[in-house]
Amino acid sequence: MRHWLMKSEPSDYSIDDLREEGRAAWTGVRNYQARNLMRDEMSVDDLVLFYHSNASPPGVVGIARIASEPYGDPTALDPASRYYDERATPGEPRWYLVDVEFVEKFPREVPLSELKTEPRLDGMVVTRRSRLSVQPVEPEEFEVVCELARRAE
DNA sequence: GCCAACGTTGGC
DNA sequence: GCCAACGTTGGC
Repeated sequence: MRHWLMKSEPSDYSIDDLREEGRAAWTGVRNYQARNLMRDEMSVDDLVLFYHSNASPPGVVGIARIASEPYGDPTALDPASRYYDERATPGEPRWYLVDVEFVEKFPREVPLSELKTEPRLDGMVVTRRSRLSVQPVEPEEFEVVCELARRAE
């Protein structure tokens, strides 16, 4: 099983939104690297660090799980959507996504500033100033983040 | 709101 | 295929 980090702006879709709905289609990814990870590398039941970007503070707020095989992003076909892409067709969706389901909200957020000061996370993609909205996470890194989330400040 | 990083587009 | 121009992300 692999591990991932997926970013969402909480004003757009937060961990609380996912907790309420239980499950969500990860629509709107329009970056090829992120798309390829979802389309080619993810498997059902992989675990995901749910990250709030453009937040104050930004950081990891909980865990989700990959809940579907990849499929074409329907928002790319919808002219009314902000994610519409006229190059997408039902036969050639161009953009892919997976469903994610809620697993847990951490007792406290682990802010990016803390990820950056934890030596065991020096190699983590998110601390290396990557703008990728879907990133691979090493199993050890995943465990460290969970440990930080359960450690009282 | 600023701006650095960096991905994408399109002319050539 | 190169690369300049442009657009977006996202921390601060």
